[in-house]
Amino acid sequence: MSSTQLSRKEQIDQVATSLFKSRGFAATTMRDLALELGIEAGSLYSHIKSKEDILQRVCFKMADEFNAAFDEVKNKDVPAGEKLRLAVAAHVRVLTKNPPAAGVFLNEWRHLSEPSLTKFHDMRYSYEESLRAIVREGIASGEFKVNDEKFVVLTLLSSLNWLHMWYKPEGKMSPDEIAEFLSNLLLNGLKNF
Amino acid sequence: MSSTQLSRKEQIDQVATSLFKSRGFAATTMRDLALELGIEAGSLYSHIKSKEDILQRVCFKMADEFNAAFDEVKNKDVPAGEKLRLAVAAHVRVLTKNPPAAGVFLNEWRHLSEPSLTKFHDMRYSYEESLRAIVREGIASGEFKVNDEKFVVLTLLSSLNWLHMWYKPEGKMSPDEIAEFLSNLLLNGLKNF
DNA sequence: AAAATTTGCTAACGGGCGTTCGCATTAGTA
DNA sequence: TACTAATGCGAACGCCCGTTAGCAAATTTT
Repeated sequence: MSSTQLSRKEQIDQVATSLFKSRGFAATTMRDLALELGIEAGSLYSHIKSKEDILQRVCFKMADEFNAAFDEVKNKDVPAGEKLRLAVAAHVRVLTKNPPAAGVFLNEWRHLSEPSLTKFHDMRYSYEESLRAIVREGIASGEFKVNDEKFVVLTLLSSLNWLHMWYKPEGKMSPDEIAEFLSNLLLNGLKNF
Repeated sequence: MSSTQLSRKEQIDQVATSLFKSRGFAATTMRDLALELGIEAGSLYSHIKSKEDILQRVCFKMADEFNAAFDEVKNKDVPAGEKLRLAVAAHVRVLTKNPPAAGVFLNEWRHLSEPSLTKFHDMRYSYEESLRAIVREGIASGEFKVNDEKFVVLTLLSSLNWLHMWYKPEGKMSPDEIAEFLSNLLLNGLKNF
């Protein structure tokens, strides 16, 4: 039994999220969604404004969670390597807390229409820029031996953002253990792990 | 001017690939595709069997290229670290040779229907398994300090497979330089890069 | 008990979809 | 020149899509 019961609207968002993730936004029909909820397609519109309305809510809610988690790390006064560890852990925690929503956030955002799409792009850019700032810090202090922070952040996010594809809550590694593994791999590499 | 001219069918595949990548398979209509080619939608069917027909051709052609590139590396008698470098380079070369096709291969394959879908899954699994074998080798010889080859390969492929999202042929890094950068990052890490 | 809100149904709308069909036109080949 | 293949048109098909409208229960609030 769930501790807090969801409103019908929240139920719709949740079921839609899971369908959007597994079939994709464009390939999910309102009739599919209604069927999953045991109601008729028309009935959905007592609760939501449109199909894209759902997508917007999911995408921006996830964006908020990523930002909130990162804000707690941002201004800590620790070496870059340690800060990167904390950022990775925060990111992984958000990703694993709700894998379907993470999947939609990462793969279906392009079906947003303007002006949501531009807003989404901007939020994403500023998140990535914050990560680049950490890497730049580490390069400046000599802690990181690399010289291209853009490439590093791209690679970092790439490995993190595939997580939702295979992560299972019942698996043997906890989100924090996963974060530690990924941080070690990125910072020390296979040979010095 | 292109050295070899494409048949109409190959033209269709190429334009479709680029649309599938940028808008997604489901969100690309046959009328969009026809418009891009300057013909009517119905005319497409003088050359192709169906919409999914195109997707199948693109996906399996890419799969073949990945396998062919990897086969040249597979049985080389070199240390695991070196073999992994070669495998990464081969993978990156295929990814960057045709980024739109790579994008379709990586993100749109789920729109394949049976039995193609199962066949695709199987090919992908065996490719990943070959990579895991290399990592296992490195662990056994003590060259790699890590202990979970599944996780390593997942992370490796994750970072490689995001490449097509931002790689531009006219960018300042060549495919081989990119491969070298990624190999160094994976093998030595940020701190020992 | 009355009023208001939430939830849902059925039926239908306008439109877009992948695809087919019959027929023309062009280009290559013998 | 005649045959054949490649290429394309335009109209139409049956179907499915997101969404709307009007109405009826049920549930919650006052």
